[in-house]
Amino acid sequence: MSLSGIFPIDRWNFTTQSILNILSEEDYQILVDNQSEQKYQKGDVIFREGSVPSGIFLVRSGKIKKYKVDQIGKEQIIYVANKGELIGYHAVLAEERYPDSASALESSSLSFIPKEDFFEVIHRSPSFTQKLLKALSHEFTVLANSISVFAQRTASERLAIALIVLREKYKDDNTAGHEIILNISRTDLANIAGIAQENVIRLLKEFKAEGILQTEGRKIIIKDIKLLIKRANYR
Amino acid sequence: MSLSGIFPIDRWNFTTQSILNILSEEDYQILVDNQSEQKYQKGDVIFREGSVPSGIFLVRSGKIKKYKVDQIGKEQIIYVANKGELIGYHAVLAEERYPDSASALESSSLSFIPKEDFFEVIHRSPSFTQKLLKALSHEFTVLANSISVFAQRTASERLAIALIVLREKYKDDNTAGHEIILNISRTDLANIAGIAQENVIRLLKEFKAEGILQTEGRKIIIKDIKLLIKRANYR
DNA sequence: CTGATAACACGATATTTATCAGTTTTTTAT
DNA sequence: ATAAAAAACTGATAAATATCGTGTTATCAG
Repeated sequence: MSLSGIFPIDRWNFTTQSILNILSEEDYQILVDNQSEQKYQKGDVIFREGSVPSGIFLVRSGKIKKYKVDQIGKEQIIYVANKGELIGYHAVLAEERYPDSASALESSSLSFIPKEDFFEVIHRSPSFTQKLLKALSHEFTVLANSISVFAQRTASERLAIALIVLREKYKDDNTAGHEIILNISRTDLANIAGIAQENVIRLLKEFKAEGILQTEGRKIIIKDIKLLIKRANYR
Repeated sequence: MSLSGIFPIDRWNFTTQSILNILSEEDYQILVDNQSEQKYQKGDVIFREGSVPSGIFLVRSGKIKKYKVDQIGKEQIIYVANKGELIGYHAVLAEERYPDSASALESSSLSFIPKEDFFEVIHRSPSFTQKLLKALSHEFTVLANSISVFAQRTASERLAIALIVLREKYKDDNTAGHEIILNISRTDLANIAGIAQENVIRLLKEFKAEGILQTEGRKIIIKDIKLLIKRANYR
């Protein structure tokens, strides 16, 4: 089920396109082929806020969280990158240090692309640059959406929205069966929705009672997406 | 006083560059010269969320707020654009409808740039495109900062941060005297910080008692930026 | 398989923040 | 200059959410 069929599309833009979709054959070879792949275990850090980027990363498999940690050690997850997405390229393009950290949400595999290779494609291929500009602009509107969500929505709405977005990201992971299963810790969920972990548990219980989802240990199975959407909209 | 001298720079990136700084002589002429200027009174709407963009706007003078309105009419200000900044170009580049609305925060003057002219410069000038890519990437990190602020900071921290950012934006407005005066309504402040308007008033009173600022009617005069910064950092 | 460790869960309480229902002051328009 | 409207301000109350303490269950390494 496509979300855009249910929602006014501009209000509910929370997903970005895979970078692989905007690469030409030739650019693909330079950027993606011949790049070594590296495995990361759950929790392994890919880069740390404040360090100087030497290249960008392509997510081959798994899921990567981008997050910031505040003074008292609280973590805020800004984005969850999925298979096919690039991470760390904003900092490279802006010629700045990493504004956030990245680590593996689950076992993942990444390709490292040296920034020289990235810039080579940008300089050589105006069409790639323009597609990148478009993708970046879209990502921008996605992020702007998130701000109004965090600033104005209640805890339960934020959690509901987080679950809706994650559902899209976990869609392709479940080879067996037709149900979408989110395999994510309560703590990570709390850090995505920006609420206390205990509150996540209480709200999940509510959602469960309403028939929206089921839980099996840490696994969350979304049973009724329409109800979940109603919960996200609710006021 | 530069903020980056006080803060770890990556944590406190809340301002973006004027687009005029990244334009070559030639590009400037196409984009900016010969464009008609239009006046907007305080509150006048420049474009509305969901409508189709036919071009972009350059802020010649004044201040423009970009905002989203939710189901119950609550407004969230996402960004305040100052003299020299472009607005509406993300939507044009992404080939999407406007994800937010824009209206004048005070009497302002804007130039309209048809999207054809904008695209012409992009196609003609790879250097402009690359500068745009860089600017956009930077804006992205700015926005990512905002998310962690909204998700994790208390009301008083958010207000303090809003005041720090606004102070930078109102810096050049006060021709007379050396103090920086914010001429902004409590309601707009509330909609920037994402808190209730009554709370803004109460918190301003606190800040006043601490010697951080003074008020004169609607005007807010920042007296002690270091204390204000401490308030933003405080925990 | 099993002990250790981390994650999950839950209730009570404290804290923060929003809402409501006003009054006073400031700003705006005539 | 003055009336009308809008914005600023105040206190009381209600609602939402975080924190704390503690028990339980799941997960993982050896």
